Amino acid sequence: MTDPQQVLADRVRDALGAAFGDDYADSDPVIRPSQFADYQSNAALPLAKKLKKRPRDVADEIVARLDLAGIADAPEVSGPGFINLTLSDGWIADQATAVGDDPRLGVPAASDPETVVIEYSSPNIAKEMHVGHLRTTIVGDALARIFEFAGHNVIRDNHVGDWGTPYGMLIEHLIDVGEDSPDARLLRTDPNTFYAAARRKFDSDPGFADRARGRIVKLQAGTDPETRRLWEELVGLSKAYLRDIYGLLRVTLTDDDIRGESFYNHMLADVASELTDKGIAVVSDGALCAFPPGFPGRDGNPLPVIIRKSDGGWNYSSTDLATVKYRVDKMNPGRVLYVVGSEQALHFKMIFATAKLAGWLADGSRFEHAQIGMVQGKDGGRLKTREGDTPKLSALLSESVERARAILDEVEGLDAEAKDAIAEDVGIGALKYADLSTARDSTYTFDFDRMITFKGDTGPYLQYATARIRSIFRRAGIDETTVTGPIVVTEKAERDLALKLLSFGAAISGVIETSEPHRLCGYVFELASLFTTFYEHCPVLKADDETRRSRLALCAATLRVVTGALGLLGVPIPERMLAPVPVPSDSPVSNDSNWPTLPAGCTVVVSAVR
RNA sequence: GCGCCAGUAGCUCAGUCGGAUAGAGCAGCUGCCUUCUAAGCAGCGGGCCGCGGGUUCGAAUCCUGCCUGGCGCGCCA
Repeated sequence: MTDPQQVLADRVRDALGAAFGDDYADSDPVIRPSQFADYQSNAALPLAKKLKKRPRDVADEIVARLDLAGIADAPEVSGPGFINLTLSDGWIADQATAVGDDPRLGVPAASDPETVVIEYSSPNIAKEMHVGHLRTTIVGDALARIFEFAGHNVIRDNHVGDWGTPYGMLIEHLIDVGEDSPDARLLRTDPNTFYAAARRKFDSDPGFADRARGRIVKLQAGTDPETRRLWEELVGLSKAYLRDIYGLLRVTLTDDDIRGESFYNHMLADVASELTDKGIAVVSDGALCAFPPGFPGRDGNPLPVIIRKSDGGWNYSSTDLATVKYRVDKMNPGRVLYVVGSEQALHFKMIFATAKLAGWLADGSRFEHAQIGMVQGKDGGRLKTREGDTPKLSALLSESVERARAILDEVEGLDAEAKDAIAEDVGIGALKYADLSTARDSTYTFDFDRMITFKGDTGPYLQYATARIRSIFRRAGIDETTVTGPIVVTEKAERDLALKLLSFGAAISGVIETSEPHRLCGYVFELASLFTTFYEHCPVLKADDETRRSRLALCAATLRVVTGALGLLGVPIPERMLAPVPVPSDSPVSNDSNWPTLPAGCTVVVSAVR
């Protein structure tokens, strides 16, 4: 156990028990980071009322029983009853040494490992992905990696949309234009244009719309081999596209993780009859519906979960219900995370409520909607597509890499090939970190300039920090993987850095509790910032032998934690980066001019995030 | 109309079941490259935490009313 907050909490809890009896031995020691010490305990203030004593007296009694031998200096009571806790330099140094030498970097493996199903990415594969899919893909992938590292059995689940009305449109349109027509070839070169044409017809031609809906019913019924053949053709193309995008993004999803809506088709009839038999589903306006209590609609009447449409077709509620049942029956999950857009919050609440009525949700299993916030335009409004000018995700990725490459042009000392490789890591890393570092459920303003800047709290800053550490070892001719402690702390910068190394595990468990990867981003940015401060103030290679050894060990431990954290976030890490040559301030050339940008007024659709 | 979420520095955002003087990054201003990578570091300026009530030793945080914005509300996902 290296997390200072935990270690101190245990000690203070012991003191509480010793001072006030067993009733208080498990009360919250309220350890928090402090601006006046390393940590502080705020336990005395709320306890004072219960004990009918003055807060300062309570604090004094806690301090009197508080055994911090070997861990911290003498605690001090200050203010109305805060207990300031300052860790000893020796303890910090020893613990930091242990973190650096530990293959798990001080992160304990879960004591209660469980199966965690993580549904993420889940694009509608009738069309190409867009920026809205980027967030759920990247956040979900980071969660999958982090849960796995924490010792859980992660099942990645890419719940792609391959079974809904859009496929009816595509198949019908494909039949209209002819499989060997030039239009059909668009499916390989420019699928969005093909989709847009089908969509236009669907919206403007009621006859076509009816045929498309009829086509999807035919597909779902499974009675028409020709429909099935065309569908498989289309899905095959989509899967190839997904492989390319996931590869570019360095996302861990594979074909094996795809369990799209079609996967549950064979269960839908049984789900419908089971819900009917249990009296949960009834026919209303021709559709089979469940009405879980607590969800009034516009008119005050209960809102339906439509299980089967009046035309006999199935929809997303049908498949989502079947999916719940399938996961419970086949996977026995302790937890299921739906990394899906927040606009579907009501839908999932109603699905979970219906599943609960059906008795499918075991008491222990937690089904959670890990909401992903909307993507907005700079004007604050919801982004709508204007026909044709939706920037493709692939274009977004290449622009990010191009921007990184443009900055690397300013760098001396690397050949073009090396720059190309680094630009890919930097461009993709910048994009991913930008999506990961803000709270996943906050509304997000799409702004390329901010997303692909390389200053401050960004992916490239963190990558750069690792490159600088590696550079030290390269200069010294030392293999950093062989460096071990002991670490000794003398300077403040060393102490601050070593102390931060100890809470990697706390950052991880914070992500596990909340399914919010941005907490890990915050931690690793703080760690990297403390490293650069140390780097500026504490020479490593020129220090005397003993200090040099300690500082090399501190560098190695930091490198392991930062690269470990970035790995868990899915941010790629180049081995080397060099700084751009500074441009004199009187030069007419600016470092950030002449970059390619999206066409002005370009808008994107995010309505179908799933 | 009802429901959910949000409103924190000029901009983009953090803020760990209520805790001391509200934090970062960007942008602005000052310094720092014959010394391990300046995509960096050190520093400065910048806030009635949407508004009004309430709860209490203590509120950005909890409750309540209002204002503003986003999203959702029967056969799309």
